[in-house]
Order: sequence, then structure tokens, then C-alpha cells
Amino acid sequence: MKEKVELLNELKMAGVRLTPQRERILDIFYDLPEGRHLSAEDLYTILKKESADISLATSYRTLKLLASNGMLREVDFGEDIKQYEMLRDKDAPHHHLICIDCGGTKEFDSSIMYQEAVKLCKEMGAELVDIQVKLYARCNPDSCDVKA
Amino acid sequence: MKEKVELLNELKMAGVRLTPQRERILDIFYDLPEGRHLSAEDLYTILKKESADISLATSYRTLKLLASNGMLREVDFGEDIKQYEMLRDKDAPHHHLICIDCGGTKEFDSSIMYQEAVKLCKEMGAELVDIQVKLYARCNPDSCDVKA
DNA sequence: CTAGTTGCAAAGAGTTTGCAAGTTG
DNA sequence: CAACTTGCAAACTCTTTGCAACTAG
Repeated sequence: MKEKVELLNELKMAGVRLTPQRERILDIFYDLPEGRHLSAEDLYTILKKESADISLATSYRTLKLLASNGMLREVDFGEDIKQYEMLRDKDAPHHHLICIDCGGTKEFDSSIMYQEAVKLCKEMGAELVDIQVKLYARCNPDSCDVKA
Repeated sequence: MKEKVELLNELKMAGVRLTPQRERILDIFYDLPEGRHLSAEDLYTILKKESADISLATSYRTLKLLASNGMLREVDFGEDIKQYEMLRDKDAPHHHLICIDCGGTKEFDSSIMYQEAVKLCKEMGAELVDIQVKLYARCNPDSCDVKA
């Protein structure tokens, strides 16, 4: 996996100014457990807790910025809130299982789906850039396994 | 594929009142070419053109209603507008290829992905309810194939 | 120093909702 | 006729934006 410094360099190369706010936000995502995702509001809450003085507007702006530079990926789970997650390895995007009962999410990978996607794209005369798979499911009987 | 009457009956069975507005909206989706999707606003525009007197609020309400009764499916393409499409065959949900250049969408099916999804769900201790696959891709060189 | 960035509050887009009038079964 | 649905406009939620003060390079 990439080092933090590498990410900062990539941003510099892309002509993005490094402000303390941006570094702090990148840090937060970097340290997030694999597969955790944050909304602008989530991020803002974390920042406030650390009394990092960053406005909600900057949270939104930075998320967009980092996403457009390929550092974050926007994923949405059908609610009206955009979620962002660190894009650690561009060639193996992971997917989401969402429990329609408890709302919990679980991550998974599937090279089979990826290969199929590449093939299908080719057939349709296009070049795959990203694949997002969402499985809506019900986890077993009583206790929701996915949420846990 | 199901007949219109069948759909109306299903609704009745579910205890849903049949108002002219609801029938008209169901009709519109029924007559839509396979794979076309409409937002609440799109629907409202169509209705106004036909001078069917249906308010935007009713469009929203009916879309939700029909979706929760399994007649429509909510799909979102990353914009902030919810799209709905008729759910014609529950066992073979179709997927979307979205061109990140032109924004056009194309539909496809993939039993391989479906089977893989069923398998993965089982492995994670859940039961598949719906699968949504989105391939973000770039269609070839100059002329965007997907849009056409 | 200059162009880009920030925080704030106000504006915007899309969607939901309270209520009175109108309909369905 | 009771319960539900509609249209309207106001309210709401999430996100974006204008602007003056500030800051990175």
C-alpha cells in the first residue's frame, strides 16, 4: 500500500496546494480501517472532536477534491448521503453487501466479477474505469450478522 | 412478462388504493422501453405534457409506493437524482454501464455475476435480494458509443 | 505578492410533509 | 361514510457558493 508521503506528493504533482486542512483530512482517511467510509458530516464530526478547526464547507470541498484526484472513491448506498472511502488499490475495487434489514454493510472482493466486467465492457466497446457492485441482502434469521 | 392487469391486481392485493393517478403512472412505466428509467421530475414532465393533472408531490409519493411494492426499482447513477425503472423480471436484474465522459448509460445482463453474487451472499451468511452492478467506463475514442 | 483556500452564512437542488379538500372502497 | 389520497406550499436535508479574510508557494 502507498505511504502517506506518496499521496501528498501525488497531490503536489497534480498542482494541488497542501493546506493543513487537506493534510488532516487525508490523514483521517489514511488511518481509517480498510473499507470504512465517511460522509462529509461524519468527517466534520471527527474533525470537531479533535478540535481541528475545519468547516463543514471545507469537508465537502476536500472530499470532492480528493475524489477527483483519485485518492478517495465516492460510494453511495441508496441513502441520500454520499460516502467516501480511501482508494487503496485501484485495480481491485471492493464491493458492498448491504443488509436491507439492519442497514449494515460488509465488504468483499471478487475477481470473477472484475474479469466479467472487463470482458463485458470490451464487448460493449468501452474501457472499464471502475466497477461498483452492491448486493442487497437479508442476513440470517434473528441476529443480523452483517451489522455485527 | 406480466400484464398490466396483473400488476393492478397485485397492488389491490397489497391493499393499495387504485387512483387514476397511480394507474396513469404505472401505465407510463409499463409502456417505457425496457431499461429506460425516469426520475420524479421526468415523470412529472411527461404527465404535464399529457395534461394529466398530477402534482410533483404525487409523482414522488407514487414512485416510492410502487417501489416499495416491488413494481419499480430505484437505481441511482451517482448524480443526486433518484431514478426508477420497471422491475420486469425479479430473477434477472439487469445492470448498467455508465460512460464517465458523456454520461450515457447502457444496459446489460450477466448470469455469471448473478451466480457469483448468490454464492458470495451465501458465504457471508446472507440471502440475496437484489444486485446492482455499475460499470463506470469510457467509450471509445471520439464518438461516444454509449450515448448513441 | 498572487492565486488559491478557508469559514461563514446564505442559496440551491431534490425530496418530504402538514393540511384542507377531494376520492376510494 | 371512514379512511386514504391529492395538490399546494412550506419545510427539510444535503450540498454548493459568494465573499471577505487569510495563506501557500
